[in-house]
Amino acid sequence: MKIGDLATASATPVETIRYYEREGILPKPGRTLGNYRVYEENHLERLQFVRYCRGLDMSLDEVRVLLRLKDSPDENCGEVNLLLDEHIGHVSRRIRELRVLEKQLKEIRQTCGQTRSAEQCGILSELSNTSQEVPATLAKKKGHLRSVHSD
Amino acid sequence: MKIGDLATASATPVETIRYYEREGILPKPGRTLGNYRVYEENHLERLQFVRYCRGLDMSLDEVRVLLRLKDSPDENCGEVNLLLDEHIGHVSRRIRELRVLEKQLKEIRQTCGQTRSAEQCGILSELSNTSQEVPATLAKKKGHLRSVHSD
DNA sequence: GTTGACTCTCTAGTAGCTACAGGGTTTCTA
DNA sequence: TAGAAACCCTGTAGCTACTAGAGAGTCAAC
Repeated sequence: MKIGDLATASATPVETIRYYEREGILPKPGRTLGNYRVYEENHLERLQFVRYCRGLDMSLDEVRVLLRLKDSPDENCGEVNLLLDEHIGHVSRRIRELRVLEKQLKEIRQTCGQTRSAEQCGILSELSNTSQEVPATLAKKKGHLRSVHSD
Repeated sequence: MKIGDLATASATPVETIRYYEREGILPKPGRTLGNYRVYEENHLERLQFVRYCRGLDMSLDEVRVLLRLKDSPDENCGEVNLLLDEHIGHVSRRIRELRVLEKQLKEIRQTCGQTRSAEQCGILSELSNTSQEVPATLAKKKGHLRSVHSD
């Protein structure tokens, strides 16, 4: 299987596959005489695992841990449970943060229901209100989950 | 006011202030003879506006638009409304995505309630199940809102 | 034999900072 | 007044997880 075939089979861009190889997420495959990468079935399985985890918004570091655990069948899966619980915690916390954010934004939006000059715009003066605290989301350290905007 | 004072007053790291200047978010301030930046009150106000918007998870591009609108008092604030509505849309969509994600993760977590060998771990085999679709979040294009993980 | 699709490596760009390195300036204290 | 500490300067590289391109080589079909 060449890289293009693997890309199609896993719905992953070719560049991403090469990137995963550089990052040690995928093992280095064999090569043809012409220096093309040659993949086996197990590469596909591993890649699909990675893509599925990424689809669950896990970081590559988290995926690395899971791969390591998968590769060492003697270990117990307590660590897997732990990692998953933590990840669920991240997601739940982010949802709570975003709910607060949504509420704040809607309140701000309320302050201007019509089209006026920017000078009188309630929204801008609301946003300019320096007595306000910086919203909570900024106070947090950055994390690894994907951001809100999606287009 | 020197950069350190501005940093304290706005709870913003010094490097971030210089970064905003490079990005054209903050206007270039005056300089002392020793080449230190000198800020006035209006710099502080502008910076607080920026930080507040960033705290609302707006992108710097969105902030740039708002600043432009603030700077042109002749324009009406229809654009402000529009921008805010779109941003609220981003946030609401991300919340919906994350709720789906949370549900999926909890289902996966359910498949392993106890500590077993990794070979038998229901979670790993669940994640490895290649018949599964890549979760929806991966199908989306990336956006600008902060990711889920936060420590 | 040549066209086109595919692949290769290497590099740079994305967002929004953050963290140095290697200097200069100012301020405080002895 | 000397020296140290605290501040400031520019410039560059790093972070995540890719993505996009340049410039070149390989392979299959016609």
